Amino acid sequence: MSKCEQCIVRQFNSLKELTREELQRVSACKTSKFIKKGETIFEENEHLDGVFCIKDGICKVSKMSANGRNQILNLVTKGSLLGERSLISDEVSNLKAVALEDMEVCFVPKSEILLDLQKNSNFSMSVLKGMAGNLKQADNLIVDMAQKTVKQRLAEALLYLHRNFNFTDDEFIDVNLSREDFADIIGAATESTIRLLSDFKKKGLILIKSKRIGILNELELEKVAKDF
Amino acid sequence: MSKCEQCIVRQFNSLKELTREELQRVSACKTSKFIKKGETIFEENEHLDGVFCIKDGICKVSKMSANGRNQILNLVTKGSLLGERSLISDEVSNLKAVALEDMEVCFVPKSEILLDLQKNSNFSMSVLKGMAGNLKQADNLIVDMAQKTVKQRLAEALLYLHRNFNFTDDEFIDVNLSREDFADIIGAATESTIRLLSDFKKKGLILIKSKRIGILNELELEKVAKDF
DNA sequence: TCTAAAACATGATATATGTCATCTTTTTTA
DNA sequence: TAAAAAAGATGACATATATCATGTTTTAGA
Repeated sequence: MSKCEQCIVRQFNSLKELTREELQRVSACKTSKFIKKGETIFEENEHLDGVFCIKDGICKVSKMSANGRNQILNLVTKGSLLGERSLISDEVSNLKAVALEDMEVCFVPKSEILLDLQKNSNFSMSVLKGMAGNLKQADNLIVDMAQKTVKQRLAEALLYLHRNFNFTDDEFIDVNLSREDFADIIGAATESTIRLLSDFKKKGLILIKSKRIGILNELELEKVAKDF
Repeated sequence: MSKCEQCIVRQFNSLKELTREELQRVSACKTSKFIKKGETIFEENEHLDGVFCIKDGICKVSKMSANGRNQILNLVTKGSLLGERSLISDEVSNLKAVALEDMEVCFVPKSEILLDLQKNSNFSMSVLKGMAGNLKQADNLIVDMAQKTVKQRLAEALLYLHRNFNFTDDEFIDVNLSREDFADIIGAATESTIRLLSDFKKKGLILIKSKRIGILNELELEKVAKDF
C-alpha cells in the first residue's frame, strides 16, 4: 500500500501539519479502498470509526429531510477530509456521502487522529480552521436557502460549479450531476429545476449537451443570482 | 471588576477547560460591558480582536442577504461565546449581533485565547467540539430552509423557542421578538409570518397576547412542522 | 396623558414553485 | 443490438407565499 509521506493529497488538508513520525503512524494504520460511481462511502447515522481522506474522485454529501427528500450540502473532492465532525463530536454521522465518479479514499482510524489532535497543536489548529471555514460557508448557505428564489439558487449553484469544477478548458462543468442532483443541491422540485435550466439555455446563459452543462454568460448569471 | 474564577457563566462554555493560571490571565486582561436592548454588539465585517462571553441577556445573530433582507441565524444567550469563528479564521466577522434585552458581556482579547488554544489541548478540543456542534446545527438548518414550507419553518421555530427559552412556568416564550424578527428567523415576509401566526392561534396551537407568544399544543405543532 | 411613530393585522392580487400526468430521449442491461 | 429502465422534458393546474395597500393596535416620547 502506498505511503502517506509520498502522497501529494495530504498537502491539501490538515494532515499536512503532522510531523514525520505522526505521518508514519498514520500511514501504518490507514487502509485504502476503491469506491465505484454511485456507491455509498458512509450512511447517515452510521458509526464512523475514523476519517476518510479523498485521494481521487468526487462525492456528494447529503442529508435526508423529514419529508423524504434529499438535500445535497456539499460536493467533496480530491484532497479533502470527510467525517471529521462526527469524529470530534463522538457521534454517528449526520450526513451521507455517495461517489459521483469512481473514487479512491484512505481511511484513518479515529484513535490515531484523536491522539494527533491532542499532541500536535498545529494539527488541531488546522482542523479548527477548516471547521471554522465550513461553518462560515454553512451560514452563507442558510441565508441563500432562506432568502433566495429557486432561480437565484440555481444560478448560484451553476456559478459555484463553474468556478470550482471546471477542470478542462471547455465551458462544461466536470461533475456528473443528474437533474435530480441539481434539484437536491438547490432544494427544489426536479421539474422546476429542469424548467429553469431550459430557461437559462433559451436565454443563452448556459449550454446543455444532454447531461453536460456549460456556463456561457457568467456575468449575466451573476445578475440572475443577485436579482437585478 | 469581577473575576472569571468566580463567574458561574464560564462553566457553560469552553473556558471551563482553562487551568487556574490561564483563567487568571484571562481575568486580568478581559473587559466587561453593558449593552442596552437594541444595541449592536458587533457588526458584519467588523474586525473583532477577541471573543465575547455572554454573562447575562440574549442577542440575535444575523447576516444580511444580497437582497437587503436580514436573516437571523441564531439566538445566543447567557453562557455562550461569540466571535470564536472569526478569531480562528483570522477574518472580519461574517455575522452581526444585536441585543434583544439588556446584556452584560465580557470581552477577552484574541492574543490570550490564541495562546490558550495553542497550549491547552483540553481547551482547543472543547472549542473544536463546540464548533462541530454548531456545524451540525447549521447543516440541519440548511435542510430545513431548503425543503420545508414557511409554515413548517414557523412551527419549528416556535417549538425551538418553547424548548429553549421558556424560563418561567407559564406557556409564554421569554424572548422579546417582534413579528419581523420571527420573519427573519424563518426567512419569510413579515406579513406571511403574521398571517401564519394568526392561523396557528385560530387553530388553538398558540396563544398571542400582543407581543407575547405561548405554545398551547406542542404535539399538534410538531405535526405541522413534520407535515402530517 | 396625549400624540406620533412603530408594530401589528388583514384584504386583494400577482407570481413562483410544486404536483401530477404524459411524452421523449438517453442510458443500461440482457 | 434490441428492449427495458431511467432520466429528461413539457403541459396543465393547484397553491403557497410575496407584494402592495390600508386600517388598527401598541408602544414610546413629549
